[in-house]
Amino acid sequence: MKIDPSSPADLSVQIASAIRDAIVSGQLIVDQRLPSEAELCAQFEVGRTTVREALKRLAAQSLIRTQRGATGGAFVNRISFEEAYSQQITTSTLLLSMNAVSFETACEARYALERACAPLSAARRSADHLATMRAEIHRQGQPGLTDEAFCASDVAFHRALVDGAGNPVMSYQLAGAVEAMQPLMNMITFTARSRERIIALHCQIADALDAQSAPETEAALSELERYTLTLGQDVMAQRAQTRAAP
Amino acid sequence: MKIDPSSPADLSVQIASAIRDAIVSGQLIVDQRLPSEAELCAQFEVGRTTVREALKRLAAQSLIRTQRGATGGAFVNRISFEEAYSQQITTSTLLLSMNAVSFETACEARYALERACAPLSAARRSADHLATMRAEIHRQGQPGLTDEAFCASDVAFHRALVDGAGNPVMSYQLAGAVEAMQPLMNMITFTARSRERIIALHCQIADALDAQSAPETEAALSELERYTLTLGQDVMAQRAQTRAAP
DNA sequence: GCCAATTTAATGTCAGACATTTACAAACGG
DNA sequence: CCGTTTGTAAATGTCTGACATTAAATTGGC
Repeated sequence: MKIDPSSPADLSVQIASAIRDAIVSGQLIVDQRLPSEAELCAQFEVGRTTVREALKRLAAQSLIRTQRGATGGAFVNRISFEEAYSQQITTSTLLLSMNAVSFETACEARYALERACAPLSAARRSADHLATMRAEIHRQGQPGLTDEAFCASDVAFHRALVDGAGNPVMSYQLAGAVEAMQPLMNMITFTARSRERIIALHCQIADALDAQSAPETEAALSELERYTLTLGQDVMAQRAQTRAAP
Repeated sequence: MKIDPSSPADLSVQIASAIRDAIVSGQLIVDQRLPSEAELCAQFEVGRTTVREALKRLAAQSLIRTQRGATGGAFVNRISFEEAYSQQITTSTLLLSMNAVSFETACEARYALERACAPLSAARRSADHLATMRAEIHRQGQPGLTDEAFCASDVAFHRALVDGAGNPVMSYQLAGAVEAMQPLMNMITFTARSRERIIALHCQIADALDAQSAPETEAALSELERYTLTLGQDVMAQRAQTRAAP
């Protein structure tokens, strides 16, 4: 692991890259302890500040964890699905909100991926998953539920659907797609009527999964996609109007 | 934005969280300049080291970028699809390699998601996408191609398929799924015979997309999944044998 | 008015000190 | 002999002050 002090790039970035490469390539394995900060200073011939900033960069990506105390230090972290989830969700959310991704595009991607889970979920969903979905459907029917709470429940419902596929890799991939849509969905004001429609479709999905019918699940998801899309487009149209004639 | 100096969590972590929340919630908008390090020190009542480590954490997640010089500082970064790609790929790759995800699980997730692109890609793929796929197929047929190069070309082929859907959000989501599989695929030794089979299936996929036939594309993908799975399982079986009787 | 030198404001790096945490071992007391 | 306490060492976390480097803005000369 070497760095180039004459490179225009910051030293701490170079050091972080060097260590990251070592981890990704398998030279450093899970739970292995990195050299102490002092040793890294000597190895790279830089000050402690620089080494520390490099380590913080890696810690921010959950590539390492640090422990204080006598036997402490920096250790290669076994990145958990949970950590990967939350990282992906922040990234996806910001990506969508900062890049003027249209509601249509996000919606299409989300439901296309979700439909991919349908056959697996229909085959494998447990009673637990179904129960979660039914519970969320019930919550969505409660009067006085705020739009935000409705959206949150919606996300929980769809995550149960995805988790029903019993494939952690898919759950991880879909977490971003589903949750990143939430801010966009939160812009929608749900009328009693539209909630009713969504709940009915959720019921259809739950029933289809209960009956282990992949085609019916996919059909209901497609219908939900269409409906969500019209809701989103209405909001956008209204916004355009308000902005055009204030 | 406030922090709690009596909290057990590191100050730099708390500060990073506070700023991250401000960005995600939209209090800080894209390209907005954060206060200078000195100002942040005063605001949070901590030393400059602490503030800097917090900023490095955020920079590692591409949430901010920094510029040196007189009008420099830290700016809220518009996270690009490219940055999001590469982050997701490292995370996904490590997630798979560190958590003993089975070849089957990863393969299933990947092809399920890829099939989700099929209908969109069949409808929208451009001539460019088709040309890329044909070119990669041709490359895969070259004699003397290393296994790694074959895998890399395979990834390029599948990315063209995904990009053909014309949905950047899907491309972003799938980048992780497809590329993270590569290290697993690299463990496979491709015989001339298995390459031939894969190339034939790639041709089938390209032809189906050319004909804009979603069902045929999906069928070919499913067939490819089955075949990839058997290849992977053979490797695993051989490894188990070698380990059992050295 | 334009070009070059200077100033200035910011981040990047360094060195040294002290604070805090934690494991481990030694001393102590029953 | 065992358990508790105390001390010690090694590591990370934080602070301070200094200097280096960068790049924009300003100033000065022509």
